[in-house]
Amino acid sequence: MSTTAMRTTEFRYRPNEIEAKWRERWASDKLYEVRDDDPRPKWYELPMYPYPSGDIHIGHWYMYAPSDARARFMRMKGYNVLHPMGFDAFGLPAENAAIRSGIHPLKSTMDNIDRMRGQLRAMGTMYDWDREIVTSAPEYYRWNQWLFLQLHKAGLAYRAYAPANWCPSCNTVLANEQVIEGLCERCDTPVTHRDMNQWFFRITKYADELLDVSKLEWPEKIRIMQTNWIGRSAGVEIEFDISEHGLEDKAFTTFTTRIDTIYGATFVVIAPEHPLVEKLTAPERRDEVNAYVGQARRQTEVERLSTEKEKTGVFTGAYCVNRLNGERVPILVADYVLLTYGTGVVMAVPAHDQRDFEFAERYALPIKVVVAPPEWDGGELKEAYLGEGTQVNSGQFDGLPSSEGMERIADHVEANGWGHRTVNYRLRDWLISRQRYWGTPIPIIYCDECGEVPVPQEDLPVLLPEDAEFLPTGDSPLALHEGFVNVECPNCSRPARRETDTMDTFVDSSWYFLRYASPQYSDGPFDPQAAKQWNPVDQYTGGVEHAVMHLLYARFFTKALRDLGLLDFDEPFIRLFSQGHIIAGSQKMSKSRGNVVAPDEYVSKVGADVVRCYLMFLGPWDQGGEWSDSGINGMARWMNRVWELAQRDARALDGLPQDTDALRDMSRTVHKTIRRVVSDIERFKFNTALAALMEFSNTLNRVWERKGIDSGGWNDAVEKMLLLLAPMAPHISEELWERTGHAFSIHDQTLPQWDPALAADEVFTLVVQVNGRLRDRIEVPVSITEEEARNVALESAGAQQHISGKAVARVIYVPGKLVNIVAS
RNA sequence: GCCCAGGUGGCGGAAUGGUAGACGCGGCGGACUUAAAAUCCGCUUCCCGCAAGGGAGUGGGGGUUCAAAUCCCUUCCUGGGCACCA
Repeated sequence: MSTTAMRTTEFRYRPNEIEAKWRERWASDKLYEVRDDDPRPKWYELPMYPYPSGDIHIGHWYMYAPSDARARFMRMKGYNVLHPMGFDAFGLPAENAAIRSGIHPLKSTMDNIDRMRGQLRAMGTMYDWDREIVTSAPEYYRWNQWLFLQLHKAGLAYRAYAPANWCPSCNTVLANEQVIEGLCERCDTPVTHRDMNQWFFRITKYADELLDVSKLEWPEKIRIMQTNWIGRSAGVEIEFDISEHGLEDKAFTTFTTRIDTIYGATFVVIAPEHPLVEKLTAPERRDEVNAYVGQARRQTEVERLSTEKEKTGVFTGAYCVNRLNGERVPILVADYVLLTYGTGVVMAVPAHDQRDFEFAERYALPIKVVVAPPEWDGGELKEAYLGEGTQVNSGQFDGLPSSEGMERIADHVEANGWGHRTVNYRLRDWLISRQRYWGTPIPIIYCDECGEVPVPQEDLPVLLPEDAEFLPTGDSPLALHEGFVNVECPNCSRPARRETDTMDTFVDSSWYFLRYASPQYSDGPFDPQAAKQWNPVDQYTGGVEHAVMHLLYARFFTKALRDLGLLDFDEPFIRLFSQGHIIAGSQKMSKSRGNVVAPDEYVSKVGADVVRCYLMFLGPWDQGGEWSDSGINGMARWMNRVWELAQRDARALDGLPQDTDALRDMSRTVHKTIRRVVSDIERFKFNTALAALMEFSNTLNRVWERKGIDSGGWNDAVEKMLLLLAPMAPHISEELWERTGHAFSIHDQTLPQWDPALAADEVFTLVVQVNGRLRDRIEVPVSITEEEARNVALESAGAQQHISGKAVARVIYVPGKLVNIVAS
């Protein structure tokens, strides 16, 4: 603990005692039990579940305290709120820790969960623990396997031999989404490639539907990130003639978004990994091509990306024919063309593509302008011209605007059967195989006779053996476990072998929100009725780091399950709030970085309510910020003032002369505060909601000094303050609720309403400006007319001082705000 | 390189065309105390001024407007995302 602040506040109450007391009461009374038959309208408020890494740290508090406050707020608005918690329990960290420590992932994970469950309770959260889910439990992951089989049956899960991203440190393949700038997202090791048999989910089938983010009330930033990740581009697939090479395939398909430039294609580039490279390469070019391809394949993703400046390639010795103009152009291999995008073959138009331009310059290939820039003098280009223009050197299309040329050439290509319009996506199918131990076994059996056989549903779950060796070898640890691998074929009963890869843990989190509705259901992944009752999630909260992994996968699952007839809605998360992170030393807190701040010491000193509120008060939740405890004492001080304020004996006010102005002022403040706090929490502005409550308590203090009100008015104001505070500080508000003579529980109350008429001001400060500069302020009634306001302003001392001797040219009047006198 | 978010007192931040700096931290002064802590009260953007008051001020420059932290252009800086996608 770094500060002097922590030792200063002396508590007037014992936070730990009252907090523990109420948490026990809430639990024993099952206050937060969520019932499906509750008649109130449902509200599903879901925070992303945590990975059980060890201990709950201050970053977890920052994530879960505001979402708990929101859930409590919705409950007090009259909803039947589902606010569940669970653990994303499979995954690499536990396995890696096990390799180092020898402690089995099952044990470390369950120990961590036990500890974290207690710590999450200690925050004063309203989770219904009867609905907890743990994804590493067979009761959960058997449904991963079941869902996998449904997707498999529907053709949405398939196995393919393909180059995969390989992390040499984690010894497993990675999905595209898990490769960050060529590095493994988990350990920052440069990613290499391996050709392997891998299981994929056909997410690309839903690319277009996933692109439709119009129904989502999500931050624009996340919607843009998903849109860019999917990366739709419309263009034309067109064949180039390679019949001169006597191959069976007479055609050679390229993809372009610029069919208007096809007459400028002066060469064609093929990706080094492309299977046709081998067949096309001329004998005399073989050595050079093989050397180039070998070098390209050995490169890590990072090295390949870093070649951005220098584009390299080699000539294959082969040629193809551009069917539009009959031109014979050379075919080159270059690693700036990716096998994984489009067809892996590109028609190069150096005049109108900067990459092709640079490549052409380097290898002295011809550059032919076919879309003339406006006012082009016919001279050489210094860089590729990417804009629109007029078709030139384009045969029958010369003279057309290129935008029209684009359509007419595409029509021409389609009419001749050379190609067709199509759409390409940057999105790749989701690679879900992992060569690791601590995950869901993929329920497939390989039989020499029957081939790929799904494990029959009645044999699920395929249990993860607890006695496997999990040292990393590059093969799945399960492959070494004879008892697991060797199995009878479910079809023909001959000896067969199990699939030994496990699933990406993002499979678990792609449907966990469905399981919370019926966490103990044993006839399927979820009870269809319950799932329908609670879903979709009304409000999801979590960090931006999941913008293109979890959030995209979960949307895909929802759509796929809908098409399988298991769900009847299209989107899993209607509203998403993307919170910021508490960082320490400008890095996100995590156990692996060793920069975690433990909340325990703070909690033991100032209590959970103060820590919750302090984190919410730091700033806007979506902004996050560097951890500092410098202000936590201020929150503790305020909580103590609330404690004292709420318990004053208001009878001291009775019998004194009453002041109608004071009463009205207080009632107005009460109603304004309710309005502010409610609208702030609705908009996730917990910081200003707390500021409004602080102002309110300051006002109450002044009212107390001023007297003039009776105990009824005072007690009413205190009651409303406690109700507004309850979502954010659940313990102290419960205790004070009881101490002010109310029946258990404050968390079963509804939020106070505000009356706009009572919140309305009677007077306001009329601002007097001269030439836009503040010169006076005058208290005036809200009923003031425009003429009166103008006169009051013109006659004010502040204005007079600055307009004397000048001519008043204009007077601007803004009702309820100001008068601006324009004078010169 | 492209896209997004942001830049406001000593600090966290408030204000989304109309009183810049709410609320809190820190600091200063005072009350209480033998003293300290805690607590309570007051002050606290900067500059000039004893004061009244005046001037400057929301990264920099320019613009629109009676009026700009807020809108527009431009530029710098910070954070995040994407990046040979044909």
